[in-house]
Amino acid sequence: MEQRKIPVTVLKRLPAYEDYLRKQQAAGVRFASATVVARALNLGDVSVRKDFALLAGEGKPNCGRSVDDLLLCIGSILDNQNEKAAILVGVGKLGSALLEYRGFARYGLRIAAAFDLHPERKQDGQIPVPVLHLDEMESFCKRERVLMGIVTVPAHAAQEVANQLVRSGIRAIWNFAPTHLLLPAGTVLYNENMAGSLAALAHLLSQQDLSEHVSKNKEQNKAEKDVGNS
Amino acid sequence: MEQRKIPVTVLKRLPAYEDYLRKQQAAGVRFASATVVARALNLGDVSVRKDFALLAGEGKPNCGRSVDDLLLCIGSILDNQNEKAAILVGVGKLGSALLEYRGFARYGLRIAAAFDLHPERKQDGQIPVPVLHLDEMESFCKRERVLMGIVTVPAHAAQEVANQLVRSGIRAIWNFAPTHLLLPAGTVLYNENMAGSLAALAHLLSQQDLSEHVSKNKEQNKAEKDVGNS
DNA sequence: TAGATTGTTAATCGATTAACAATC
DNA sequence: TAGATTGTTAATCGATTAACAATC
Repeated sequence: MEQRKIPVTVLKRLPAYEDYLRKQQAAGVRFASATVVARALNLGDVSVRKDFALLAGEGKPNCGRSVDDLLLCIGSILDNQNEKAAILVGVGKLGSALLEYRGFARYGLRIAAAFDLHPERKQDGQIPVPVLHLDEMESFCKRERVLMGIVTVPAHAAQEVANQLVRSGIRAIWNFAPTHLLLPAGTVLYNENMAGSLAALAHLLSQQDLSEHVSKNKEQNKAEKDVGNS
Repeated sequence: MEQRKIPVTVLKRLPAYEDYLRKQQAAGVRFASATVVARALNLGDVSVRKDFALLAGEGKPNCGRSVDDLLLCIGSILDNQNEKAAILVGVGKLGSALLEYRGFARYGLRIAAAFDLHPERKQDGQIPVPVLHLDEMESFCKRERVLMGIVTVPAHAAQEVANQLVRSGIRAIWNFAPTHLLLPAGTVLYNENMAGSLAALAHLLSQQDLSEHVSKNKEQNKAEKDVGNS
C-alpha cells in the first residue's frame, strides 16, 4: 500500500482534472496535453505538466497523455484516500447546505451525523444524515471514532461547542463561526473566513482595475490563484 | 487619501485582532505585546509584530502596543476600505446562509441583492436583502454598478449564470458551484472548493498522527496555517 | 543593569513560473 | 527534419520564521 505523497495543493486540483477529462473522454478524445488542459482550467501549463508527471509517471513527448490513463490514475488516488468521517454541529442554513453537499464523497469524506440543540426541528427530509441532539455527540464520536468536526453554530456558541468536540475525542476542527477558538495543543484548527475571502476578491478586483493595460489573460491567471489563502 | 498598501493576508487577520483587542480593552488591559496576541490567536509572533508595525507605525520596546492605538488604526483601515457591493445568484441554503452572514460589513462589503428563478419562494423574512428574479439581474447590476457576483446555484446552472453575470458587467466572481467556469479574460474568478478544504484538513490530521512525538504546540501552529490554499 | 519588547535582516519554505534540453 | 510535447533545473514570488541588534 505504498502511496506516493500527493501535496494538498495537487490533491485539490484532482477533481477538476477528473471532471474535465471525463468530458473529453465522453467526447471521444483520446489524448490530452498539459497545455490544453491548463488552458481549459485556467491553470499554469507547467503546473499541470508536473501534476500529470506526479500522477501518471512518464508521458511520451509529442503525444500528450492518454485520457484513459490519467483518469485511472486520478481515480485510484482519490479512491485510495482513506475513508474518513466527520460530524457537523449546528444545523442552520449553512450547516444543512454542507450536509447536502455532494462533493465530499469523492475525497472519501463522509459526514456521519449532525448535532443540534433542536434536532427535531431540523430534519427537513433533504438532509441525508441523522440529526441528533447535542447530548449524544460525545458517545457517538467515541463509538464511531470520529476525528473531525465541522462547526456551523453561531459565534457565541462556538467555543463551548469546540470544548465539547475536544471532549468527544475530535482532533481536527473546521470552524465556520466568525470567532477565534482556543483549543488544546495537538488539535488541528482551520478557520473558514468567508468575509476574508470576499474581501480578498474585492482587493484583487481593485488591483486589476489599476493595471488595465496589462495582458488580460495573464492577469486572470494570476487572479485565480491568489485569492485563497487562509 | 494616501493608503498604505495592506497585503490581503494581513487584511484577513485584522478582524481577529480587532476582536481580541476589543475584549482586552473591555477588560481594562491597556497594552498588548505582539507575543501575547500571537499566542492568543495561534499566530507566529513575528507575523503579528510585523502586522502591528505595518498598521500602527513604531512601538516602544518593553512596553507593548497601546490597545487603544491599535484599535484605532485597525478600525481606520477597515473603515476606509471602499464600500463595495456584490450580488448573489441562487438563493438555496448556502445562498441564504451567505445573505444572512453578518461578517462582510466589517470589510465594507455589502450584498446588494439576490437573484433566483423563483424569488417568491425564497423570501423567508430573515434574508435582509431583496430577492429578485434572474431576469432583473442585468438591469440591476448596470444601474447599481455592481462588479462582484457570488454564484451559489447548482453546478449544472453555473456556467449559464456566469455568462449572464458577465453580460451584466460583473468583473469578479466568487463561485461556490463545484464546476469550472469559462470566463472572458479580465474577469477575476475565485473558486470556493469546500470538498478540497475538508480534504486538506483530513490530510493535515493524518500527517499529524504520523508525527505524534513532535512538539504538539508547534504542530498546531503549523496546522492552522497550512490548510487554506485555494 | 537585566529583561521584555520592538524592529530588521537573512534564511526557509512551498508553490509557481521561466528557460531550456530531450524525445517522439 | 520540424514541431509538439514532455521533463528538469534554476529563478521568482509571497509568506513565514529564525537570529539578532536596538531600545526603553
